[in-house]
Amino acid sequence: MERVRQACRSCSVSQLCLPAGLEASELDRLESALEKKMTLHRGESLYTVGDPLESLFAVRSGCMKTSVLGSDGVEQIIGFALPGELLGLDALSVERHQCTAVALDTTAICVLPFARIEDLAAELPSLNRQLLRIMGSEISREQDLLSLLANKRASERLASFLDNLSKRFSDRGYSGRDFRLYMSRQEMANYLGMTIETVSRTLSAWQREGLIHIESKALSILDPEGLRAIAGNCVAG
Amino acid sequence: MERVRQACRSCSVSQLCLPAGLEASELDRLESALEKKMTLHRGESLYTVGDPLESLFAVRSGCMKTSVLGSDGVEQIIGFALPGELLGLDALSVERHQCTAVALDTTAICVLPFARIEDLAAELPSLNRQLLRIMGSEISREQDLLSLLANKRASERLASFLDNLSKRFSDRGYSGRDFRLYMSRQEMANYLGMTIETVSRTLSAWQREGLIHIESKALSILDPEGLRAIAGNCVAG
DNA sequence: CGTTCACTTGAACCCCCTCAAGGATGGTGG
DNA sequence: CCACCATCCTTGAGGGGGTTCAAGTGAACG
Repeated sequence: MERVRQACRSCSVSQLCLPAGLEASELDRLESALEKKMTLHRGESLYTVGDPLESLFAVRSGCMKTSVLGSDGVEQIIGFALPGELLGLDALSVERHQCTAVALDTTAICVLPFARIEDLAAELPSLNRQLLRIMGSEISREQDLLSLLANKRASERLASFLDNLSKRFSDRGYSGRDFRLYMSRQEMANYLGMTIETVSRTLSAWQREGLIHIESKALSILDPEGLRAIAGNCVAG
Repeated sequence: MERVRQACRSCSVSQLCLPAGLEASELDRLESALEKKMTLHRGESLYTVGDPLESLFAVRSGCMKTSVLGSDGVEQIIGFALPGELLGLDALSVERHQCTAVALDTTAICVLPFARIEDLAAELPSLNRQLLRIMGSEISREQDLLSLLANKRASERLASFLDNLSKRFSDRGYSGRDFRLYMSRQEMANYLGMTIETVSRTLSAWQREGLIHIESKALSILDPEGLRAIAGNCVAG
């Protein structure tokens, strides 16, 4: 961990993150509240179910997964966070984290001490508004995912997922056609409510049909329109 | 619609709602921001996808359902709101409602003009904190529901749902053993990602086994422990 | 070069959906 | 008050999408 200065204004995803919509003077103050950054390696966890809420976190680079533990101890993956996305919002309800966040790759994280964010948000309406906006979009995102899980077939879910990842990568300046899937087949399957075998079979079929090319975790989308057609024009996931 | 005074402090569910944790003087100010209340009848909608965000809403009595529309136009029910619960939070992201809220019964609603809530929250830290807390628990709630949909069998989902309703009714001072299901079988099925036939068959089976008694929408839980055992001790839903 | 772990592929089964018909309920108008 | 109709719910039979079980392949790493 190290202190950072000018962290946000030099960050390529700041417009997707908490600073979006803040003016320069406001940004100064946000940056001074932002205490430190940290780096996680694959498999390391940022927080775990039950940890007290101390900070919110922003992904700066890399990829995280968040998951809840069912009563039976079965993991359910809730989301994959790419750069610019905020983590830890579920802890605002009971001041304890309700899920676990684990790095899928070497991942840089900005630590936002909640007490300072809260104080600052009381002074800066646009920051508070942005915090509410991010929480609102997290609620929307989960609603779309619910819709996906409840009434789509396995292939539609998987196609929606890949299409959604594609869109998010291109929003971040990466290629939306060729990208790396940070997660394992098992993690995709878990997230989408299916088994690893079904994921594998479906991907293999699409590869035979020329929709995609996939080798290990490297994905190329050869026919984005075809994929979207399978997804039923549903970009959730 | 009519102006209300002392709305919150005379409300039996205020401790489950936005006023929770506020002091008397703060409550005064919240009540003055709270403009009016309104009554909806079965089938009437409070807001629809795409409506601009003007207000948040609190359920005072009755029951509402919220749903999103998939790209294919299929409705997906996201939740059922009982008294004390806030509606409209998903609109904070893009200032437009992302879902539709419809009354399942005659329902009294408190209207909270968002601009005034936002201004007031900037002055009252505890109100802002409570707003964040409610949004956080909405995120948690949806996460639990995701876990339910992704890796539970139909009967586990239905049992979790009834158990969850039971808990919420008893939190509100009603019986957790005998209560009215405001929603139709179709709406339960949609919410839980199953078909109406499966819901009906499962309820019939439980009735034969003596777990429940159900007649139309009137439910009696005869064996709460048995139901929880089927749910796998999972109270989400 | 052997071990491990992730992934792929095949075969059989089953839970739940689909399709279909019948029964109950509640509101409406004569 | 009853007939009528629309809607909701129940029950049955059959089929299919996806899971489960099982074996094999491939790549990474010591």
